Amino acid sequence: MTGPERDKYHHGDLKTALIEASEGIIREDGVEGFTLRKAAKAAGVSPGAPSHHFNGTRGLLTALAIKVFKHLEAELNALPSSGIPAQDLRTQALGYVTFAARNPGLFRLICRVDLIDFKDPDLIETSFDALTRYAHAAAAYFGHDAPDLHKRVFRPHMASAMATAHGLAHMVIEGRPALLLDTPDPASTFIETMLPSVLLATWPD
Amino acid sequence: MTGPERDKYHHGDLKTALIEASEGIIREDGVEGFTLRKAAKAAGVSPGAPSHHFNGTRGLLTALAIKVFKHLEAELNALPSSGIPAQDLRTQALGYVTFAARNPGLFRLICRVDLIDFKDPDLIETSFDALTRYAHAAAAYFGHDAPDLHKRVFRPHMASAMATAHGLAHMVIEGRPALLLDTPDPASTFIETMLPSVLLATWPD
DNA sequence: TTCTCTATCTGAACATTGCATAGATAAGAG
DNA sequence: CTCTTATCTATGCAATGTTCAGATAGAGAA
Repeated sequence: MTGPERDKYHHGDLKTALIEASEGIIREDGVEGFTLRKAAKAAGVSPGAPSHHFNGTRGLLTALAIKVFKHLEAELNALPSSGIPAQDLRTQALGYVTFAARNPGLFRLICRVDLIDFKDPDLIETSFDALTRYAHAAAAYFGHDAPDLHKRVFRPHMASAMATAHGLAHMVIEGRPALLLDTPDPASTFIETMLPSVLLATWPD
Repeated sequence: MTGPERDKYHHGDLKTALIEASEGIIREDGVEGFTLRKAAKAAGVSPGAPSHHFNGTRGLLTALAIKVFKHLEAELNALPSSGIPAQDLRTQALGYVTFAARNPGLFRLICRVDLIDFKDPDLIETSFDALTRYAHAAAAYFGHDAPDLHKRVFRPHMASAMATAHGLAHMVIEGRPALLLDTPDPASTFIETMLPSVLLATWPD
């Protein structure tokens, strides 16, 4: 993260190196601490180099956002399925909020419409993929057909279910728990002790 | 918004002029289009002038955020109360999301923890005040005592109710409806035609 | 009025940022 | 070995937030 680290003139795989460097910076300093020049320096490269691989800062961050959505998808897909719809939906919601709480900078990034290009087909595709499992859990709970986000299938119940988790995630990364809880690590406290009962209240058996 | 507009050397009330100028800029160009220099120029004043009235850009935006929260409070308080808890809660939620959709830039501002100072006591107070009516509606629907946000009274049901609207608001200003709807003005379509059924699904009678 | 004090504002710095461009470098094909 | 092309450097430019010495004028005291 500090010094340059390179022997050859050509980097080899600067593209992914820049994405990883950006991820590290955002993890440490948040989105607001990210600059293109920092990423270039972290990859051991001159300030102008990134332009040859990405369409400006927005292009780099969009590529990173795609990686983050894939990460989110993997985490949600890895969650256990109990067969009990209410519990599965709660599990997905809890996983979603947990992901946001554990990766606040990166979660903020994928919500920053001004920083990434949400017209990018790959980004749209990946963001839909990331929520497929969640959407299916919601459909199962509410007794609907399995939705296909790509075909813009839209159901009120589903929107409600997604919005609740999305709102909770935002509340967490916006620091609302710190305004309501007096514990040392409000976000963790909120997720571990209060969020389950919130979700239980939201989607009871 | 364009040129300087001043005859006297001293402005008279630069502080509020800067806040109003900032509001105008953000309404037009969004938070990402805001710069301190633009605000100064819009108020017809030199780039260094704002520093004499606010603690940097963050101070100015924090002051504006307080104004926005008061605006939100007024709108939510102005909504009719039917006496039917479910309907009142839906009314509040709809009002909340509508405010976000009508003032996307300003709503984004009050969620940008990196831009405003959420340790400012006035901001905290005002943000709590803005949601009092909403919280009471949620309490009535779920059969709880009237909550006092200032005393950090926290109930799972309430958090769920707030999160849903907050999440929907974020989804709207993040442009998710545009990904799901094919109408000319997706945000309006979403709010006017789909949101009511979403809320009906969320909090039925 | 006149003088003084103080709040207010100016104007010119400075460091940092994203970005564009011209040129250097080296990897790979023939 | 030579040429082509992708890759990277170096430099410069405009814009931004912030600071600071100095200019300005309003307000109160004499």
